[in-house]
Amino acid sequence: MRMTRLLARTLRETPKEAEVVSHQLLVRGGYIRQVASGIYNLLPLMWRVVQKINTIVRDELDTAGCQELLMPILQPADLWKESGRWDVYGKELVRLKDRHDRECVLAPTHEEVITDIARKELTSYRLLPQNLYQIQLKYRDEQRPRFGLLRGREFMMKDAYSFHASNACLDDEYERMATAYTNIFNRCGLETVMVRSDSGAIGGSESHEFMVLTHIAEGEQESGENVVFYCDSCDYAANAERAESQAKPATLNGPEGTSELIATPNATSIEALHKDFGFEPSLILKSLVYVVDEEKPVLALICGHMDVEETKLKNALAANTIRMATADEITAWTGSSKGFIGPINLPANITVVADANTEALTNFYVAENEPGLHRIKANWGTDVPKPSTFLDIRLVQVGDGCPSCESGALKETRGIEVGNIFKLGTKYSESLSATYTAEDGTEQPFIMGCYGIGITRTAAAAIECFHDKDGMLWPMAIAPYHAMIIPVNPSDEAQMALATQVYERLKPLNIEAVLDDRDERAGVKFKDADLMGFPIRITAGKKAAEGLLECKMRGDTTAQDLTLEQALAWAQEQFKTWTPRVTPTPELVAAK
RNA sequence: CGGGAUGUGGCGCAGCUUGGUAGCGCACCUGCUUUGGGAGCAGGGGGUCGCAGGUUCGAAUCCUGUCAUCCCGACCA
Repeated sequence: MRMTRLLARTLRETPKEAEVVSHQLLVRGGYIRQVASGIYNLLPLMWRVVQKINTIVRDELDTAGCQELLMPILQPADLWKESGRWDVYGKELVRLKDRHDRECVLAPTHEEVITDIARKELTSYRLLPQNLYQIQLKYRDEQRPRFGLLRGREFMMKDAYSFHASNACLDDEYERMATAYTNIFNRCGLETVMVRSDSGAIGGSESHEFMVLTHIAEGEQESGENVVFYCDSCDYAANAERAESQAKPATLNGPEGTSELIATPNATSIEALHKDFGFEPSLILKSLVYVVDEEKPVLALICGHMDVEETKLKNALAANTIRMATADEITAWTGSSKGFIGPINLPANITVVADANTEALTNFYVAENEPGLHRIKANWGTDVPKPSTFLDIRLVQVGDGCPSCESGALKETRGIEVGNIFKLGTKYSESLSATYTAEDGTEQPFIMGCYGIGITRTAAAAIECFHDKDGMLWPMAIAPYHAMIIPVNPSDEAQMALATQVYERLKPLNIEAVLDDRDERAGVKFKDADLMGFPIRITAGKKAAEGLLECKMRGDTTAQDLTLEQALAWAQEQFKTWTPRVTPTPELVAAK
């Protein structure tokens, strides 16, 4: 490709709406343009990146025994009503009507349609297992699209679905897909970690996310949306929404004595109780009021020095939605006021959920459920009704003990979720009555798994990992082109001839190059080359007359002078072995 | 959905307080000079100032409404 023909206009200034590095560089480098909030044109360079990722995905999945197909984006509402998700999916689901007033959706995911395929086609156990995938656009009407390609309303996704006759078979497939995913991301030049995750609204028993860990330079926008906790000595890693841990040792047993009430006016926070009255935070039983599914009040109890992880609480309650109650709701339900609510003399309609760590508390502090009053030296059973169950609802903290090994401590990092795998079980096969005839002649629901990869997000994540102040540094495998050939002065015959020669000779070597044949000054070409971020740069300049080319990799500070033949050999070697180096290797990856 | 901000040639911005013929830098086109890290000079094209009402002799500017975009939060297979 010649630069004069390439549709990729670079911008010197960053459009003001772009906040994260990947978004800024993709726009500046002429890879994408915004059409509407969360919706982008993928210009030729970006499309090449997407196709390269897709090729790797296809190769690995086909090797793993999956089959590619294509399902419709526009789907009838009937299927979604049948699965029940028409009612529970919410506003994120794009709904529309056709000319006959029939309700339709733009698919955010394809469980309904794939399950419909399975129930019609996979009639016998002899046809199982099956793993089907597609790569196409998904639509999710995000309340707040942001971060460019990292969270759009329309995005490219690979989604795969597997069907099995037994859980053991699903378990095997799950492992096979985990391996395939690791291979895919590695081939894309990305280090990922597989973390345990919350299954969320999709349901199912087990799920993992593949996270690209982001380490952000000073002053840059934090782009990893997920907080990941990982063990510093074993391979445990989990999304904060679901991470478990052994809490750091803390004082849980107060001095013995007789329980009594003391006045704590205006002390509505743990900090205030600690500062003004000397209460040890870990000895305070913190009470938080939540509203579950917009109707039911729930009191969550946790040690004062810990925080509630709301996703864990939501799952513990089998709730669809959960939020903190407002001050007015708290007053109406408890008769107390915010800051003084407690598990004492509570109305019977309020469910109490206590964190597991609170069970060991003795002689603790607790609000009396009366404004301005706290009880000290309280104990379960005698002063405070003991909850029937204690559950893990706390957000783990850095430094907590690893739940998986004896010696490790948890650390925290940010990650971009580029893939996930779920064991769905029979959730969809049951709601959609999708069964096959088993060996014994009975009808059985399919046991299912589903597996996603955000293609466009993966591309953006690569930039978040690999960039410097001048632009992108694409990993070789997903770079839109492998090389930029720069004749410094295109009107100099020797330079142009040599540059064209390299360009032509690279083609049969499968090294894809762009020849910057523009009549621009050298500075402009170098700046654009750095911005666009192709790995190999070969310059035909002053020494072209002697037959020498200046060769360097993106990110290198110095170039080496090579003859045409040497340059071709050098390029082939780099093509095989080079990887971008910019951000410090994440600790976790280094530890593994 | 709550809070905050911004809409002026392709991109970045000024002008608005105090209404009076729409400006700057970059990009684009032409010519000349230049040619190793975003050149210089000269000339040129392109904007009904997000949209709709209103006030006014006159609105980018004041008022009302509306739409869009972005940020923080909530939300999120």
